[in-house]
Amino acid sequence: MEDRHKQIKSAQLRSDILKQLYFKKTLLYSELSLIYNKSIPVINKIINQLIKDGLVAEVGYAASSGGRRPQMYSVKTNAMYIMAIAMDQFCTRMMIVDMQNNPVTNTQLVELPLNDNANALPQLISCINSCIAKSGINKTQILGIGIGMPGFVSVSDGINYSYLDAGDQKLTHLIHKAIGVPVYIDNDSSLIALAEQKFGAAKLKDQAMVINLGWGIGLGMIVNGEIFRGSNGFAGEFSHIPLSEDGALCLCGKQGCLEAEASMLVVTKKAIEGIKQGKLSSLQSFINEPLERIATAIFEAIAIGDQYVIELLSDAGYKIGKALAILIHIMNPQTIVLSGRGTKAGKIMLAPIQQALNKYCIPRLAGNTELLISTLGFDAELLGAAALVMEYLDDDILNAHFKQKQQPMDKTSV
Amino acid sequence: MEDRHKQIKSAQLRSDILKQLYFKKTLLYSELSLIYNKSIPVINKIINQLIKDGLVAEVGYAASSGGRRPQMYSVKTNAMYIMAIAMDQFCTRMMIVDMQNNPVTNTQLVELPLNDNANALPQLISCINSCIAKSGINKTQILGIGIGMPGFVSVSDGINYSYLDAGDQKLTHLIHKAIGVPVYIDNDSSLIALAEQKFGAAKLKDQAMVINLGWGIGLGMIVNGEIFRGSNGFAGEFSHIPLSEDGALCLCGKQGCLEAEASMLVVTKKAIEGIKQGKLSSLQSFINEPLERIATAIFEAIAIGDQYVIELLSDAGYKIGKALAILIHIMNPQTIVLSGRGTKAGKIMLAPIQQALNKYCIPRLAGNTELLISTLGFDAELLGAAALVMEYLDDDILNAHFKQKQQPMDKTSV
DNA sequence: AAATCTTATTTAATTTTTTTAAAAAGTATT
DNA sequence: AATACTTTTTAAAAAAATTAAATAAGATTT
Repeated sequence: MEDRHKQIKSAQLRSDILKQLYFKKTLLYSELSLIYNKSIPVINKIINQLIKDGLVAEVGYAASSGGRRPQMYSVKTNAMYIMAIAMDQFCTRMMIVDMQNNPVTNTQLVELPLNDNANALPQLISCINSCIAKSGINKTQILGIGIGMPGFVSVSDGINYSYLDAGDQKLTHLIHKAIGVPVYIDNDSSLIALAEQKFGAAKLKDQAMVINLGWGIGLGMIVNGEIFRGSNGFAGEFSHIPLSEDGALCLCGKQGCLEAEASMLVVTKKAIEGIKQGKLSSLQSFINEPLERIATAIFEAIAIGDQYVIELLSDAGYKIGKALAILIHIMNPQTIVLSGRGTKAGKIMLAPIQQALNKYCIPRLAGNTELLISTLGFDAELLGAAALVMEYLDDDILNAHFKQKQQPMDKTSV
Repeated sequence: MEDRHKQIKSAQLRSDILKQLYFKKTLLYSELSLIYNKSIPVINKIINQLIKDGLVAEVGYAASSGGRRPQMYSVKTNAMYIMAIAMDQFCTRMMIVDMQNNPVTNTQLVELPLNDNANALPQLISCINSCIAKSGINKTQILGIGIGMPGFVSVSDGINYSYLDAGDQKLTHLIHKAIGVPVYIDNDSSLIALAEQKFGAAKLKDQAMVINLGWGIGLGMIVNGEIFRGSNGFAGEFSHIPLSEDGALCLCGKQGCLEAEASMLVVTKKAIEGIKQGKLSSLQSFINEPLERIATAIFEAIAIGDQYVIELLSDAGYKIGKALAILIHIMNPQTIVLSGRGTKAGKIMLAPIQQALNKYCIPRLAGNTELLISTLGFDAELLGAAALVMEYLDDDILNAHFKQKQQPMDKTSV
């Protein structure tokens, strides 16, 4: 039971206001005053302190309806930097962003298979190091490294139970020690959900389910305005719910999992098989290429309206829709967002998903849930990884970087 | 997004401390100080005020490991009363309890079918009135009426969209006006979950799923230590998730709903049918009785180990287990509690449910979830209804009943 | 049983925090 | 340019909470 009633003291509002500015881009005194239920002078004091520390800047004036125009405040772009990393089963992307989420490096793409790869962790570490080196940014200027990864990730423990085994250490600690910058990890789908909630299609939504259409089918849950992780951090294991009694065999060992029936990986494999058996498709020339290429080819096929690919995706969509019907019955979300690298495929799936919802959902529930397409697409996970670092920001971390200048004593003697 | 950061001022702690005392039975200064992060003098002040108002009493001393023994405090038993009402499709139970949940009336049982019964609402109101009259308690002494009912209930709107149509008024307002006492309604399964969380098997659990084994199969969700209701108040519609493609036809019009395969109602009907076709069972002599009697007979059959009944329940249990596997994958709960009037049947179902979980759940998830039997049983909904009233208690309501005595002014002139 | 040690509660004083009020600064309208 | 209005800053006042000290009362030791 959540019994501990914490009281936010304004002295501990510094980091919170900074977060607020990061997520909302720009804010006024009056808005901050409303958000925190504090009087303007209290906000004024903190903002002035943040400006003195070089963290926040005035960025012009907002409109006024007659009267002095209010100052807008933002985090200073180059006050600090964040490293964002998005991993999937085969590939890892990373970049460094400033305090307004502008990339300050290119997105580095590394082939880094996670499965049965004892070398994955050292490889990841060396990539991070070289990316930072190339950027020319001092490590002390980096607030943290946020990493999204597939698998059973416990955020609170800093451990991934599926990949990147760190022995008896915490994965976060190990990388932190190796790089010298704090590390935060999370499940890829949760980060996509975080990104959609903060910057994307689920913005300002309190109850949203974000489907990560990647090689698998992930689920990131926004519950009561926050990422929901369940009691062990494993909530949202959507892809392995038992859907059909005698379905395809899944990698997890069970039968009839959603993932085994409708994931991008399965669609891709079906496409290859179908083409080999004579189906006509624009994919034909790609069937011997690596998966990563085929995925791109599928998106291109969608763009030109390839009938066979659309047929396969529709079929997958209908199955996802049936699973979403279950999800809606349990969670009664306001919004479902189709996101992740497969966002483009999601557009094709919208209709069959809606069809399945109509069939399998009680109308009162289906009617109350909107089905949206990500506005962030493939970038969602990276944005989420950056947001993760900011989510964890607190006054201790902030003070470690920006010591509040000691006020000169008024009393002449101690 | 939950942005409003509320600060608890000690002046507004009165009702909260009273709630705390109601739910925890008895507390010490030191415990309250920890719960609210307030110093002892602050707690001391509020408790003294509550004692002066006649709401709280000292109830002896706790043990000490050397030193003065601390005072224990409780809500005064007869400070106020709560009316608790539990409705199901066919029957309604009601009672009045004091501030320590002791019944001060017998449990009144009324036959009150909800389906196609335009008279249900007036009937309910007259029952409530006569129950209060019989109790001899003054209406001003009743803090509120908590009602659990099946159907699509919106707690925040005070409306039941399935039964007890109140026209263009809110159901809660209508009853409030008719009786003259504030009314709070909730879904039956949510109230059972509330009861289990506050007083039962899910006590102190932050993530718990409570299955309401009634005539249907309900779900009350405890998420992050609080009852979860989703965006429209309809979360936990567990009984109508699509389980099998070609299952039995459900009352909701769809096929293969969990409820249509495994609810008590279905088990009962199957039992009647089976016996008619020659199955041997202790139920034989009951098959022409009303449902309410048959339910009792089934519980008796369980007690004497009736093989046919146990077989039917095992079968239902396995199906419930499969549905629970889905729930565990999505929510990753710490605890699942089988509760409601069918708690006794739940005991028989434990084994087949666990079996289904082992088959359909990823081991890491199933292994982290404990499966428990309610400790409250048939009383859960009534207890939850009472708890609901207390959950809604705030300083405004409290002050309406117990005006804080005006402190005599120190200044002689204004 | 007296002395000593612990722990609890109450009271008073101090400190911290927050708000209110007033002044100053800046815009828009007339 | 004068007026009306809004925002920001500063200063003063009020409110709230904590600390510290004093008192109370039970437990332990001698």
